[in-house]
Amino acid sequence: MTKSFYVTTPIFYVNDAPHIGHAYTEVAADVITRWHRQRGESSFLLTGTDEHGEKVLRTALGNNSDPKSWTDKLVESAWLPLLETIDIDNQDFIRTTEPRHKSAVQKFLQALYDKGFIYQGSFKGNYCVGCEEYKNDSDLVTGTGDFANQQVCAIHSKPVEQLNETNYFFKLSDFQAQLLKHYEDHPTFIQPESARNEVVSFVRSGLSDLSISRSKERFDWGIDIPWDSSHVTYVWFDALLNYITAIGYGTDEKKLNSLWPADVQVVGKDILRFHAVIWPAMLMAGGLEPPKQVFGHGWLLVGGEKMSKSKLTGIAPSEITDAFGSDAFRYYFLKAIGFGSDGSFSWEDLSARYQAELANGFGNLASRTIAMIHRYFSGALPKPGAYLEADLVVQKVAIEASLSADRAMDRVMIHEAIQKTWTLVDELNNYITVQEPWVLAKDDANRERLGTVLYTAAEGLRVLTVLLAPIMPKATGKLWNALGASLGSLADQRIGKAGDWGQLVSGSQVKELEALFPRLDEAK
RNA sequence: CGCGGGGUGGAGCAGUUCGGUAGCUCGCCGGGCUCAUAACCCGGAGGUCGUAGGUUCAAAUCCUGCCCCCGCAACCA
Repeated sequence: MTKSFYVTTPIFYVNDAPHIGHAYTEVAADVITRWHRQRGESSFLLTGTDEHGEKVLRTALGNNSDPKSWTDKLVESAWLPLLETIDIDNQDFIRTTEPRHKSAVQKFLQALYDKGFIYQGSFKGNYCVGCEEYKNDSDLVTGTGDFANQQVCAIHSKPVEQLNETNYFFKLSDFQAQLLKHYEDHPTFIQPESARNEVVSFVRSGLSDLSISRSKERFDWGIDIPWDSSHVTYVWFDALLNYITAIGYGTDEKKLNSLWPADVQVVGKDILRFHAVIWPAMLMAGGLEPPKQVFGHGWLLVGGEKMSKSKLTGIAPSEITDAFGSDAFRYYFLKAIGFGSDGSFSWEDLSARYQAELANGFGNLASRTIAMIHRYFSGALPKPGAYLEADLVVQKVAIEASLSADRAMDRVMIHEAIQKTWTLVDELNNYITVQEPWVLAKDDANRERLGTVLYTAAEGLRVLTVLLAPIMPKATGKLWNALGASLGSLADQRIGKAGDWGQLVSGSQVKELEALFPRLDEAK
């Protein structure tokens, strides 16, 4: 079996409310996956939910529910609908509460335990009774009043207790040298470069072992440690394993080998360390290869700050898709923000780009081209005559756009791929204006030339449709239906061949096309 | 000296590796066109490239100091 191109997203922590940051990650991973499929490769996108841990348990109980019913409800009402909202074409969806995950996690743990990578130790920490959790030093502040000169919990303003708990530890520190060597041998393992630098310097500064279990005396919503049922697995250790438990680790070796190692694991930069340090170390310990690449993308900033629920800057993806549609959502976030960099979101910018780039640029180009084929040729795609210099320029731009977009996607530079593709949108609008088909149409002597111009414009649109299909599946589907259905399905069009000129069949009927991106009269 | 990212025309960004007339998108102003979703095309105005100094024939780009913003520091995409 040949290996598929395997892309993963982080799994959603069920307790969160879906916001555009989650959606951004999903969309990016989805576009990468679809792009590879459009190339003709087999590709596989995994996403899912992370459902264990103390916070989930507490929220469930606080809502007079039990954790299982609670997470079922959240998955059904919030997370699966999110995927619909933004048009994600995932091949699987894993929940960490599923039996296939739990049993595989236990197999993995047992394997590491048997190999001596897990040992029992004691965990010391500052425990806040009010919060029912251990605090980092950074969560503590100097107290006032009765607790002056003591370190207190920033939330409850009460002193924390020094507690010792017996835990199991993963020998993360054993892997420092191996990790550094891996980073060195695989320069693109962590992308972008800035993220890589940060991780490398972090690992150089030294790693400590990782506590991977929690005593059931505190809470029991998690996966049992296989050799000691008085402990449950630390949520991150459990969650990271989803990337292999979903694809057959421990049960279906053949499927595992057909997908692992993952080609791109898309993560937000906030959880990069888990994925670029702990995760590959876990895999090394388990005798598996690390993923080929971990890509840490940036954050969406609202008003210059990281979005957050507490500051009310979290925006529900459906707010955007209700007004602009899923295609616009996908296009906007991937085009406006360099993939890997932080980016500012604003309704003004979104509106402006929708109007200028999608409605006026691409949508209107499709509209004017197809309208003229109808008006001057009754909808039958004309036959091109001899190509002139200007026509050849369009062909050259088309082939260059498709090649450079593909190269950009190889480097996971999604914004660059879209930008390269857009050179063809601009070229075609320019071409039509300069060629003035409406002037040619006034004189029958120019009939052949008119046909050549419109055929060239239609072919350009065909190339755009294929290149933009992974980004905007809905709009390109409509356009393909109007323009290229005689060539078979859009899914069968290959990016590598998109730039080959002259595929549309002269004489085939071009269908009417509704506005792909209707103008919004009331800008939000 | 904890680590990292960033400060470029009104907004958002590229350019900094290997110094050589400051570029892109949007917005604004003027003109052209009328096929099209009042869309499209062309031209123009607008920047002491955070700051102080240094190297150089030449610095946004190299060197040094300083200021400011943001993030990370082991359960926020």
